[in-house]
Amino acid sequence: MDLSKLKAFVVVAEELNFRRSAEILGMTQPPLTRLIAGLEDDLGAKLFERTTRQVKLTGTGVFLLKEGREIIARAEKLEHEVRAISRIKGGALSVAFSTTVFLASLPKIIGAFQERFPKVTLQLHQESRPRLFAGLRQGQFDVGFVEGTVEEEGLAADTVHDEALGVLLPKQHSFARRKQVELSELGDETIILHPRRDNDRFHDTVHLLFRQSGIKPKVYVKSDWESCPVLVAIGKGVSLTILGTQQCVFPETKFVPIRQLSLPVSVVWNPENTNPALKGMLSFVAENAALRRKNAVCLEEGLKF
Amino acid sequence: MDLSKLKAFVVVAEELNFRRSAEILGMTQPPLTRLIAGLEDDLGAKLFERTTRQVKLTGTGVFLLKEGREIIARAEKLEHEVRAISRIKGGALSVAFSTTVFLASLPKIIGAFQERFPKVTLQLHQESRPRLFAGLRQGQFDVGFVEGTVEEEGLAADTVHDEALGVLLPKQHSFARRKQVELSELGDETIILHPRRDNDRFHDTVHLLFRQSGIKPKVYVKSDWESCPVLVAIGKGVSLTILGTQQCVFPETKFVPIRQLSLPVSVVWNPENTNPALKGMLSFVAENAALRRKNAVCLEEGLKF
DNA sequence: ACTTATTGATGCCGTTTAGGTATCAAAAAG
DNA sequence: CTTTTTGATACCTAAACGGCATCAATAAGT
Repeated sequence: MDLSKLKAFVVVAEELNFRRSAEILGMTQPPLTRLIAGLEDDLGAKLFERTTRQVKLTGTGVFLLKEGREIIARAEKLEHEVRAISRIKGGALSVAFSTTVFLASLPKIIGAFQERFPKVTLQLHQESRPRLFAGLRQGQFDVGFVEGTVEEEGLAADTVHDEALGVLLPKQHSFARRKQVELSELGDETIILHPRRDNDRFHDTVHLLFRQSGIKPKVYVKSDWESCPVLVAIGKGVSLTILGTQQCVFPETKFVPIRQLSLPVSVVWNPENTNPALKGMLSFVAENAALRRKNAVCLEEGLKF
Repeated sequence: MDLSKLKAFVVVAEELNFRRSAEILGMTQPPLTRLIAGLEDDLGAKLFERTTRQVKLTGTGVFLLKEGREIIARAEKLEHEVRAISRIKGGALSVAFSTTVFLASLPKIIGAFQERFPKVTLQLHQESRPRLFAGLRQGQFDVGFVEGTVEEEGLAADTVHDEALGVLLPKQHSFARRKQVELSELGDETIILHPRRDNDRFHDTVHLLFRQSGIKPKVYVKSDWESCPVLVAIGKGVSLTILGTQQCVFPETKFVPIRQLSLPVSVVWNPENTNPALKGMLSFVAENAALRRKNAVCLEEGLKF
């Protein structure tokens, strides 16, 4: 089906007069008559009941009018949006990350986005979960990335991808050559954990995991985020973490994913925000999300957090 | 913009290879290259970043891919539905009415529908409100019409039009020549009312109206629906009713609307019902609803019932 | 009852557009 | 350095689309 034909149909359906419709469409009556006849042929449906003196819609026509209007409106909206997005030269996008996502997924998301939208200036903010949501509501941020799923009043959200959850090990460790380990195998290990911050979803999740699996790891060495890999590197224990940038920093450490455990990462945005760069980011994220759905059973399935 | 071009774009965006895409589209590579170039020209946006050896999407392209897929899917769905609707020859639609709507609005709705969909066989059912909803849920009815607004779990609803609420008067009555009356003017009249049935929204509304306006009409002569106009005709009093078929039955009576009072009529249907005739009815009703929004402040605004 | 005006349908023609063939230039692979 | 693969270009043909003239049917005016 052809949108231009559909548009012509809508005009005729509204005017119920071929001559006037043709004038509105900037053409003459005969080709319009043939155009409508062609549309009816294509669809295999009579759209108008016409005598030489009056035109009226058939039931099928009534339906096509209603739906056709919507499709045309949507296509035109799309066209405008595409123009708007392409016109972005020095557009700006204010992006907020929760700490966990900031450390783990930032290069994946931002690097690929920059490649696609090289002219968009990105402002990156590392924020706690509640301040991130507040910033989105107030328009301070255009888009946010947080771990877990999001259901916040007034904000829209989607899952971007699932980050693999695993252990950071010293390279000499017996697990370091394995492709993956079971959570239950960590019972004998010394786990290095960072202190809990406000609204720290990752921290809560780790504790929940241990409680649910019945594992009581030997020692908790409280540390901060940045020094965890250092302590692992010097053999003080292993650290529960997310596959991310950390693993590359210390070549003395190795990341091994835990079987069937992953942490979803979500995009969050304010649906009232009209920044065209935001639309670009959202479609970009949607495209990638479709590609990544292949591995790892989502943590969400077993644990609602 | 042209849907066929958009379809071609989507294929290229998915394949990222002009030759293969052309094959999928059943054409050769050169026209496809020109077609995409033309689309980029139309939209004033670069959609692909291409070297002679590799094609990749630009940010704008990513956006257009996501949105374009949806529009194409919708257009194709529309095409199928139109074919389905037009294919209805001996299709059937089971329609249920509440008593009030049955008496007042049936010819308006059904008559016009029959004109549009002459080949659809209609089965009409007069049902109480709860049995009507139950029937819709069970698939016994395809569509229902009731007075008031509807918010029922599992059912979809829309307002069709607003029925004028008014008084049925003997022709000799002093109000009979007026264009409209105020509700407050009815304080001195003898009101003829029918007995209340189960879930009788109309009946409840009338009582609510009197209570809210502080009017206490002289006498309630209990009667049944059918004999109300008879009693009016012989001068026993006036009857509160809806502009409908009744007024035509007895030439001795006259209907006069009450200012700013009307009763909305809603369509209700089961969103899971796939009967193509239902889609026809819904678009038909939507078309008419758009036309009728002009008169009468809706009763709903003052009275939620 | 007859004429007139208006409406949608049809036949014919020219222009525009879309697709096909042949070929080119650039870049990766051997 | 040759071969292969890729998207771009030039040129041609055919179908589509729109315009003009005209017809047939019907409602309105006389």
